[in-house]
Amino acid sequence: MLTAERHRIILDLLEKQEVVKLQEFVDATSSSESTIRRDLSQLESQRKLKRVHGGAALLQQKREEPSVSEKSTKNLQEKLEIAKHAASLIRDGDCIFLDAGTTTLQMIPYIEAKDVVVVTNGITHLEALLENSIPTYLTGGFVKQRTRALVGRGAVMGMEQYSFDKSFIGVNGIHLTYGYTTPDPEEAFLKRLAIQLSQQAYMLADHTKWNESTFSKIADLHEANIITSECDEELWKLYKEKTFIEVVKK
Amino acid sequence: MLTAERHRIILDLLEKQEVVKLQEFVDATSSSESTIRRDLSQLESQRKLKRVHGGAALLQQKREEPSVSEKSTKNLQEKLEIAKHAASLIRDGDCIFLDAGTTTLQMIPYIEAKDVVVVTNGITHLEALLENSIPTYLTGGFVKQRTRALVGRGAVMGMEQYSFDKSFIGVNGIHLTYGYTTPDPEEAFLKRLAIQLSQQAYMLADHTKWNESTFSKIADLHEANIITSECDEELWKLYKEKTFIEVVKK
DNA sequence: AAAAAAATGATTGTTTATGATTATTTTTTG
DNA sequence: CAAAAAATAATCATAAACAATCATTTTTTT
Repeated sequence: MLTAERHRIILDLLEKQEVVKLQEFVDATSSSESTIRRDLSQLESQRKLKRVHGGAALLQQKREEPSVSEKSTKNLQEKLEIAKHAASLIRDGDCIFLDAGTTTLQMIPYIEAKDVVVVTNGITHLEALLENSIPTYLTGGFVKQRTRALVGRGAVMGMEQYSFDKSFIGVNGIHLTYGYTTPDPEEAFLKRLAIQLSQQAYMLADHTKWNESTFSKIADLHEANIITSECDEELWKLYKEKTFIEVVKK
Repeated sequence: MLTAERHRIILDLLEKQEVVKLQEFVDATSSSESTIRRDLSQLESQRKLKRVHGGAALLQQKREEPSVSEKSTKNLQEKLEIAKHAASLIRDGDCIFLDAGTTTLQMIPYIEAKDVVVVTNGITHLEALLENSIPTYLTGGFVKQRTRALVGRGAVMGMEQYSFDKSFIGVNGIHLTYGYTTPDPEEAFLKRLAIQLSQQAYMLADHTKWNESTFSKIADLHEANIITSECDEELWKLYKEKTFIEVVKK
């Protein structure tokens, strides 16, 4: 059996089980323990998994975007409406920060303002931005394998060179007590920084993010506006005391 | 059997299986191992597949590099050899700067050293780097529309955070009196900075760059080594007094 | 049709991957 | 906390796969 083939089997097993014993890999591939150990070492150094005593575990990457393909058309439509509305807030001559992520990516084709300059940490945004002839600056930093987002010290320093009229930021959770949250602490730090460097920050969230909280706090509710889609009126009453909410009609 | 025919069979097999053993290719095409090996090498340098010990694997990214395929085959081959040689200079654990540009891009599939970290200002390099599981940092900065290179103050600041074991830099002109040159002053400045931040800098140039000079000076000849392909002996005698030249055989 | 160029398959030393073995580290158990 | 058990890392011999070379065949050019 080929090395690449074994690696595939190993990763497939992990996808199903989260944590897998060494012996299971041995059985699944009919190779020796030595070989599997070597495979696990390699895959770990490639950041494909994490070795644990007795086997290997899936990397703790709370998948931010696996849902992209899963999500219903309706949710996609919802995100698109949010993105359109967000884009309409941009004025001629604005200097904008666009956070990495699918919702902010969707904004790009709908930016109609002239002489806009964009700074982003999302490499996936680049093609769309250049296609629309929007002058673009990248923050720099470490490239996250999974999301192609720029993070780390380099990204922080890259951002600190600029200040923004408006920033548009994706969030994974909006919560009365925990504020805005996202799974990755690195990204949370950058999102927070973006808010601080902006005249006005907008948090983009579809209805599934309400009353949710994830690992890393970005900021308190009052520090940014929320752009979201139609949702429960009762819920909003509580939040509206704390921050400003722009609602996109479906 | 025609070469093109074999190549099609090879790629078709890969589409079906993801990972295919050399012997399977041999059986499917009734050719010798040598021939298949040659085919796989070619297809790899065309980024149609990835060679693995024992066979070949499908690339996750099937996108082709149009700018590369335009160039003449001969010059491409020459550049490829230069790139291969450059890649072979990288040692385990090295921290590398890869300049934007097609020649440095070609190096990536041939980097065999382990635990290499790459910093680059070439956005086009990203996919290939991540494909090879190489941890990558981007410098940040302004995105040049045409070349997708990062330039400007942001790129300078992004680079100054790091120091490199080796840097690999493309040049447009090598000249006895004018030194290394390139058309864009912004890029020249970055290339110069890369040399200063590196233990050892290598300038990559095919034979068309000799005795040429373009608008912006990068550095004097002695400040970096040259990696180039076979060329006029007389010419070299002059240059060899000034700097070290590594020659790639055609 | 002859000469030149390219492609092919066999041969060669060299490198790489593998599984068994042994030594070391980590975890569990009494 | 120490001894036993399990898992891991390190080493090594072997077998497989590799790149490089060369003679031969096929194709292209003149």
